[in-house]
Amino acid sequence: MTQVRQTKKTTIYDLAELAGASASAVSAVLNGNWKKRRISEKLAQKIIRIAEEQNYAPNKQASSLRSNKSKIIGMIVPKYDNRYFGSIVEHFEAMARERGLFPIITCTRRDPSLEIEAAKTMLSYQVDWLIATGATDPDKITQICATSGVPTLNLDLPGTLATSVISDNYSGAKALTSRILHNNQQRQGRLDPLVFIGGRNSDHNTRERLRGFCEAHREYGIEVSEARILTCGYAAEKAENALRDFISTLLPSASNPNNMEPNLKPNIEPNLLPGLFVNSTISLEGVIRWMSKQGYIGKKQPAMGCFDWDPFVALLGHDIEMVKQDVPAMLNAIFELIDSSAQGDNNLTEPNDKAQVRRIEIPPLPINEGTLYCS
Amino acid sequence: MTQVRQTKKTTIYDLAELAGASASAVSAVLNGNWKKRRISEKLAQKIIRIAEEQNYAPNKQASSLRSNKSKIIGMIVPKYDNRYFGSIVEHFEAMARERGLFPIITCTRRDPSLEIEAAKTMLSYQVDWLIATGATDPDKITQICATSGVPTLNLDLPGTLATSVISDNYSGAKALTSRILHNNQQRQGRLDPLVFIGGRNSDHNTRERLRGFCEAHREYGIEVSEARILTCGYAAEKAENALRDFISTLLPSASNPNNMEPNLKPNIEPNLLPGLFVNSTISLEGVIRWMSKQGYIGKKQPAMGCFDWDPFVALLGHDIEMVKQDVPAMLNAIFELIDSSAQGDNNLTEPNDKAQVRRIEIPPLPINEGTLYCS
DNA sequence: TTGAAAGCGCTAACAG
DNA sequence: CTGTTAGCGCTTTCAA
Repeated sequence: MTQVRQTKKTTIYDLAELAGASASAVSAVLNGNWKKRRISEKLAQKIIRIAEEQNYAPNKQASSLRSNKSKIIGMIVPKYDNRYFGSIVEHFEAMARERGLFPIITCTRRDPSLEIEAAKTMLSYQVDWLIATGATDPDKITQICATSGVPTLNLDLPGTLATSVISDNYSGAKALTSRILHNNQQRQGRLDPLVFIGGRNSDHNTRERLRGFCEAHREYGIEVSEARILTCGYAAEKAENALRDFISTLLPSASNPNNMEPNLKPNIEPNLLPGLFVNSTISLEGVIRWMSKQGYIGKKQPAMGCFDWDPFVALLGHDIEMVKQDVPAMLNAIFELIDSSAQGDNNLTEPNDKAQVRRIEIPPLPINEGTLYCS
Repeated sequence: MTQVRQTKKTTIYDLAELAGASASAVSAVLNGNWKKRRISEKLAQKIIRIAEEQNYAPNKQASSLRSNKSKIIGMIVPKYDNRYFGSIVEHFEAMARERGLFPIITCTRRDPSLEIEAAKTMLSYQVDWLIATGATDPDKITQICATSGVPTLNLDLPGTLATSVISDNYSGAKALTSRILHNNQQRQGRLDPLVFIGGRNSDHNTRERLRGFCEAHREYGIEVSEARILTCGYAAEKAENALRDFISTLLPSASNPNNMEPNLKPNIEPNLLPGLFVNSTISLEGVIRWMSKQGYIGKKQPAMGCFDWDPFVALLGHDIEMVKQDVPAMLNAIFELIDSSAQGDNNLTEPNDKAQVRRIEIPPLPINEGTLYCS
C-alpha cells in the first residue's frame, strides 16, 4: 500500500495495467463471473490481490449506466420520530443488503410535494425499485415511476396502482377498541363511547381504524357521535389542542355551563374523561402532555389505547393498551414480492401489471405491558 | 402526455429530437446555464416544456460519471431507535436538500464491520461527502474515503483524522450529574455517589461523560468507586442486566447477606436504590423496565438522569432529568464546514488536511419537564 | 446562437 | 483462456 491519498480514483484500467491484463478481464474477475469467462485462477487471484492493494472501489455509476441496473432500492418514509418507521427502515436496510441491493431512504415529512420531488430524485439516481411508505399519494408516485419503467410497492398506506402491504387496520383497531371499552367499564363502572384522536380523514389507515372503532362500539351496543372523532392530523401539538378543545366543549364551565354532549350529560363528572383511542404514538405524546398538565392521571386517567407501540409508553404507568404493527412480517411480504419479480424477469409480467395489483394485510400484534407500576 | 409507460427511459437525445435541437442544447437548458451558452429564450422554453411533457428524469449516473461530481452526500448512522439519531437524520436530509445535495443514509447498527462495508459501498456510489455519525471507528472510515479522495466529517463521536462535531459531553454530563446528586439529596436526605449505566468504555463520549460524572462528584466531595461504573453497552437488555447484577451485589439477601459495597453499608436500606446516571435513552429503557418490575417506583424511585432526551420519558413521572443534545446546532456546524469547503474549491486546501482537523463541541441543552404527574 | 464529437468507467458481445 | 470494441446518457470543449 503505497498511496494514502490519490487525486484520481483507481479504475479497472489502472488495475489492468498493473496486472498486465485487459480491462474486461479485470471487470469479469471483479464481478465474480470469471468461471464463465474461463479466466485462469492465477490471473483472477492476481487481479483480486491488486484490487485490494489499491483499495479499489468500483464505480457503480459507470457500471449501472452500462448494465442498466443500479441495484439501488429506494424507500420514501414520512418521519423518523417514532419506533414504527424507525423499525421499518432498519429492517428494510438489513433485508436489502442481504440481497445485494443498496438501500437509500428519504424522509418526506408527510409533505405531498416533497414526496413526489423525492420520488423524481430517486428516479434520477436510477433506483431499480421504489417503496413508498406511508405516502400521502402513493398512486402519484407509482405513476411517475411507471413513466420510467421503475416498479413500486406501497407500504403502510395503500394505493390502487401498485401492490400494497399494510397492517390489518380494521381488525387491529376493532380489537384495540374492545379492550379499551372493557378497561373503561372496569374503571368507571359503565360503558361510554370513546374518543378517537389523531390521524387524517384522508388517509386509508385512519378510515379503516375508524371503521373498526365504530364496529367495536356497535358490538357493545354503543353509538358514537361524530363529535368524538378528532382526526386532527398526527402531530403532537394538534392532538393536544384537539383534545383540549373537545374537553372544553364537554365539561361544564363558567363560560359554557350547559354545553355538554347530550348523551354524556347523565354521566358526566368534572374529572372523568372519556376513554381514548389514540391513532399514533406521536399523537399520544400530545394527549399525554395535556392530560398530565391537567392532572388527569392516576385514578383520574381514563382508559386508553394507542395504535402503535413505544417502549416508554409501555412503562408510562398509564395502563395504555397498544397495538404493535408487525414490521418484520410486513417487510417479509415486501421482499417476497421483490424476490419473485426478480426471478421471473421476463417482459411478459410487468411489475405493476393491472391484474397483479394486490393488497396484503398483515395482522398487528396486541401488546399490553402496562400496569407495571404507578398503579 | 401520450405515454403512461415506456419500456425505455427518455434521454436528452429524445428531447433534442422532439425539440429540433441538439443534445448539448438540451443539456445546457436543463442545467440552467443557457444564459451562459446564450441559447435563445424561445428554444429554452420549448425544451423545458417538452421535458415536462415527457416527464423527463435526467440520468444522474451518467451526469455524474461525466462531470465527476455526484451531488450525493452520504451519512452513516448507528440506529434509528431513538429520537437523537432520528432528529439528526431528519435535519441532515432537510439541510442537504436545501443545498441541492442528495442525502443517502445508511444504518450500521453499531457493527464495526458493517460500518466500513457501508462506507465502501457509498464510495462505489460516488458520494461527494461522507458523514460518519456515531461511528465506532471514524478514522478507518476517513482513511478509506481519503483513498478515493472523498472528504469526510465525524458527527457525534469524534475521530482524529477528520473534523468532528460533537456534543460537549463533559460539561453536559457534569451539569446533569450535579442535578441528579442534588435531587438525590432532596429525596434521600444525604449525598451518595450515583451509578453510571450504559455506553461503552471504548467510546469517547462515554469516557467524557464519565469524566464529567466524576468531576461533579468531586465537587460534591464524594468518591466514586469503580464498581459503580456500569459501561455495559447501549442495548436496553444489557443495561437491565447490568443494573440487576449490580443491585444484587449491593443489597443484602439470603445468598449474600454481607456482600455490600463498603461505603454504602452505613446507609443502605433494602428499598433505597442509588441515584442513576443513564447514558442513553435506549439504556434507560432497560433501566426503567427493571425498576418497574422490582417496584422501585414512586417514592422508592431514586433520583435519575439521562444523557439524551425522549418525549415520553419527560412524561414518565419518574422525575428524570435529561440532557438534550443540540442537533440543529450540530448540523449547522456540519454544513458550515461543507459549504465553506465548496466555496474555496481550490486544490490547495485538502478537505481533511492535517492542519484543518478540528473538534467542534456543541453544548447540549438541559431539560426538565419531569414532575408533570404521578408525584 | 448552436451542433459535433470526445470521453467519463464500466459491461458485454465478439473475435480471436 | 483473453483482448478489442462499442456504447450506456451525459457534459464539455471546440468549431462553426
